Amino acid sequence: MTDLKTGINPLFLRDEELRQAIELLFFAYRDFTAEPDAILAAYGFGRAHHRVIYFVGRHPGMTVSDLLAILKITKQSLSRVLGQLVEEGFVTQRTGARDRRQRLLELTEKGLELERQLTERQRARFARAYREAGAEAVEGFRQVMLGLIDDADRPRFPTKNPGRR
Amino acid sequence: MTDLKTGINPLFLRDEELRQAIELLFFAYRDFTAEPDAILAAYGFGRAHHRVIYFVGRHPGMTVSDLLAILKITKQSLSRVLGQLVEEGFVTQRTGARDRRQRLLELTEKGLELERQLTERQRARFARAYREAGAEAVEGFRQVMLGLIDDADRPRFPTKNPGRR
DNA sequence: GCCAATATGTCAACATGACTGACTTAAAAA
DNA sequence: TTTTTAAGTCAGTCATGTTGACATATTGGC
Repeated sequence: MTDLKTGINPLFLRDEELRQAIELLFFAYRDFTAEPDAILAAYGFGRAHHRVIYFVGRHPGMTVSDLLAILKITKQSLSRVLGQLVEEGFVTQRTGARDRRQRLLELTEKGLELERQLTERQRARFARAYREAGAEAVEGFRQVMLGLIDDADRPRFPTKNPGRR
Repeated sequence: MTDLKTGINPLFLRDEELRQAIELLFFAYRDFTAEPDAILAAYGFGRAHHRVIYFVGRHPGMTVSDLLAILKITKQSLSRVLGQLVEEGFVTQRTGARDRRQRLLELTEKGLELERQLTERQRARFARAYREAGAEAVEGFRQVMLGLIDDADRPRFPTKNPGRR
């Protein structure tokens, strides 16, 4: 049970390591979202609006279904924030060409501006963390994070080195 | 601006890389919290209760102030969930010995049991991700995550290799 | 062309978890 | 003795999620 040489229980080490992992995720997420939250508050928006703005900015012309699949919330929940964003001129909806039932989402110029403002802070935070950690650490980070994500959404992240190792 | 050999704009690559980082964090957090949420619902609890149970389990005898500093919520917000947890016998409060104004928090046997049940799922998720990614990737993950966290809370994570490099 | 399935939207009621602001109590520290 | 600190409380509000029921327009299968 206990390593005779070091006097340290390897099972305890594993538990400590995994708890630290859990906490790293908690603290990182907490601090990562705090900055945008402050900006959003000035617009009378919240984190939910940020997510919509981010993903619509990332995938212009995406459908409501696409967005729901990413956010994993009900359409009633999405409806409120999306409605506000359309109402206030940050997002536009246009009818799909192939499938006229679909509403294709896009950011307006105003929406793009807010998206840039919000994402810029988060990009800067990652840029700093990446730079300080180095390229090798970044690759490790990506692998571990990908391992945390449910299989269904992993294909969203193309492998960097297809023929790695 | 554009690399003549590859025809790829390095600024675009950087933007793409940083956006993927943002999304890795979003999807990982989303999926990481989904499992415990389902368990908590059976107890009539939510994510807020989980956080309290987790950190009290992690730091038995911690004060209310300590907990507030970690969660970064108001004491009124904490009050409700903590009150419920005490009421229903998952957490106990005892008066501090040195400072009798403090309420030292601890999990009851019942609380410990729930904590184990919740944390077990999250530990398993990280254990799998860590195992699949390998030791080197884990160290990279730790470095990047630490870089995302505000300076104030980094000392919570002791350096693994004090004399690294 | 009819009909079922799909994409989207809407109304209503409710739960959770956060907030601000004002105030109280008990104990420690100055 | 007075001030500060740790904790708690009451009241009201807001943001964001839920379920359930239903409506509309359009597509796709037979």
